[in-house]
Amino acid sequence: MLRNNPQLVKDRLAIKNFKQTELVDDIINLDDERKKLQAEFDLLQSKINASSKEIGKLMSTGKKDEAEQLKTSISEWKSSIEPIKKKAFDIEKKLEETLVLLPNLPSELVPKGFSAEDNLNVKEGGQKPLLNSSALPHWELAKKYKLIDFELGTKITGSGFPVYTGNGAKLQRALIQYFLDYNTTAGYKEIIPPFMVNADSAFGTGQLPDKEEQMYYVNEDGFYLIPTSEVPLTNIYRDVILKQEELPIKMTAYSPCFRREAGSYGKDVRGLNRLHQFEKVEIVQIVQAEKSYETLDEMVAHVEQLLQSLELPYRILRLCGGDMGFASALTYDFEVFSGAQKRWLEVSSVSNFENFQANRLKCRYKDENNKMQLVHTLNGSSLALPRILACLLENNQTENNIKLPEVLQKYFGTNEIK
RNA sequence: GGAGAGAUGUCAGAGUGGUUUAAUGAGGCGGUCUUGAAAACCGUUGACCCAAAAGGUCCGGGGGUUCGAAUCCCUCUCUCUCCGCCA
Repeated sequence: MLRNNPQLVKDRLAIKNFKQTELVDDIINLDDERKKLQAEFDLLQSKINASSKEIGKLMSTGKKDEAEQLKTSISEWKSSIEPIKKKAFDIEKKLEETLVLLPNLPSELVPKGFSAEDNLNVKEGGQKPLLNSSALPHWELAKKYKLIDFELGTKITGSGFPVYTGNGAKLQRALIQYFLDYNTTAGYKEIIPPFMVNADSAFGTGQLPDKEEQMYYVNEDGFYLIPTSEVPLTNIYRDVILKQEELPIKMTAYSPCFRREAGSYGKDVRGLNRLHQFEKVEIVQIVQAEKSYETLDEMVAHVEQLLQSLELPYRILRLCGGDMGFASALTYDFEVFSGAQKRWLEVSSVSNFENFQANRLKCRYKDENNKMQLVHTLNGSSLALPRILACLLENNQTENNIKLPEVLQKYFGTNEIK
């Protein structure tokens, strides 16, 4: 793709507002050079290999003199192969370093744009609540009903690490369990992955090198705290060759997620709006290349129905080039309406990465013709908890209690928080 | 954390400097035989670079010694056994 149609690649990158399009040319030049060197290297190496074998034969038949002669010509070849090898190695390294700087190309469906304002509103659903002017934002409600203690979290760790207490903790647990049950019913296999990953895994899903400063890093052991369970889940299939009949692979996991969120401030970080540690249930699919967009639609519908069951007002956005992630080809964001704050809050992001992650992960399958193909990977939140919790509290508040949606009764025990 | 052993193809497992071009077995695939199956027999059986052929690379990762390394040396990682510590 890069080689056949560099202009197309540049045009697509432009939709993501990627500035360094000269990298595309750099890569092609580097690759040309690499090929040339490789050919030179192979030729010389083949001579050396053949001669070395010859020496073995000569030695065993006692022709020492001839062997010695061959040795000297080999050492000549070797001294000329050495710089080629070194140069080829350097170029390969440079090529790799440059290649990983390129983000994934956006799909044709991706709208142009620079920021959240340019996202395409695909669908809205649910009823916005009619709250009176005395309605409280969720951080006040959390205090009133003793559900979350933000100050205590600040004392124990720092801001952005809330402490859920009593019914707050219980509601978290109920939501997690409901989400997991909902996902496993749809055929997703439940996983509990490690909450820290090594650099190879962070690289495999594209967090490195792009999002390095967003992750917490454990220096001593070289581990990253996961920003989402997408990372360990997808990396289960790093360096794996699958059989076609094993696809699709569907996984779901609950995990806490850790994000440094450097540079956030103001109303964005108030209450549960933006945290350093939060709970999330994730879904991941690994599918055949041809089926990934079909799968994306299926996953969007899956999340949509989950939101409907929670009786929350929501909207689905197709992200514009400027707002998309580094690794994604097409992303749908789900937002729910926070009644008291009167703003939309993102609660899920469902993406098709096509083969971008698969290429880094080296996750492939053999198709019906026994040819190697890269898989396509997809993931989505189903769902992130804090903002769901915020909306449930705000939208369902009354004078003296908070009503809970029907579906949670089984998990929470009652249908209201007092 | 201490001591020891180990890492080879899909799996098991040989190989300690030169026809190893990785033996052998199992599994998989194809075939013969069979009404069908099993058994038996025959064949086949990885990845990467390269448009392809030729060729090259790959025996946990990286480096070194050598004309030649799965094999020798250094280093890192991981696994197993025993001991210690610990939820």
